[in-house]
Amino acid sequence: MAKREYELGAAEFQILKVLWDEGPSPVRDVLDQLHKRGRNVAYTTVQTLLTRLEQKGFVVSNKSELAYVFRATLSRDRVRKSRVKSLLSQLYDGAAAPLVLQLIRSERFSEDEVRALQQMIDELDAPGKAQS
Amino acid sequence: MAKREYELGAAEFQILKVLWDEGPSPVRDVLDQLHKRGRNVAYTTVQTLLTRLEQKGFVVSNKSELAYVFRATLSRDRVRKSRVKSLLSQLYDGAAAPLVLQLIRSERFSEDEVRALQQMIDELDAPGKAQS
DNA sequence: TAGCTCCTACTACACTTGTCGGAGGAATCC
DNA sequence: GGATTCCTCCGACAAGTGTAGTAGGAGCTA
Repeated sequence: MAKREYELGAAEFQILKVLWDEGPSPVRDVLDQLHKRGRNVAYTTVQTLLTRLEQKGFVVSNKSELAYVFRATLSRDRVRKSRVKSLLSQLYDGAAAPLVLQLIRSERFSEDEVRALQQMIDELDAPGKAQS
Repeated sequence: MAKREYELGAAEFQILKVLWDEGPSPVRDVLDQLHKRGRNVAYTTVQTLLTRLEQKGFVVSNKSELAYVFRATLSRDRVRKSRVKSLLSQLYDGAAAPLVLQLIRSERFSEDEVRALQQMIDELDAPGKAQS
């Protein structure tokens, strides 16, 4: 298998999410957050995961007073885009429309969301500025 | 880590895709398809993968004349839904709207697609008696 | 019948991922 | 100053995943 762009396991990914939510944190804080989120792992497990993420370049660490503080180098947005792209290419032949349709069909939207969607789509419809 | 719903590796997944595209096939045909798709693996590799998929219940096999013929038990659609659900919960707090917005913002749509989207969203807007 | 070719059944092996434990240093508590 | 508490560094290990080789049977082929 060729390397995929972001090769993250589920546990590694969850660590990243903590860093996104909480900002740069030392092992201890990440651990506490994971516990709060119902994932009961050992301190050293988190440490190992963070180390691996660092080796892969997905986080960097900085020695502060007491302990190393880890920071995510990938933004959540970047990962979102990458994941969506990969989902599209793997399961939708790269075409976004079927996915959008599926989402609209199977998910519920609030009125505000519907309005926002309408507006965006109307703008798609009228590209330049004056609708042709 | 708790088991995810569909625990498929990338290579296993590609096998499934061949079965979806080509219908039930013996090892040999799957292999040929993979080669056509640029994945040069050995016959026995495909065989192993199919066997594992069968153990996991994602394909079933039937002895035919010459060789076992493997058929996917999961539909592409089912996997799509599951994958989308997991993407939403992992990266979008389970909310579909932000993903839809992102897709609309970053992908290109044909006029027909835009019209279809408009229509679907307009229907959402007027939930007269349809759906719900 | 000896040789190909194709199929199945096993076995193997390296690498990744999730999980920790222990050793040993620094700071803190009494 | 000895015990306790953290932290870091290493090593380990089981399961899962990707990849493939080998053995042995069945059928065609010259």
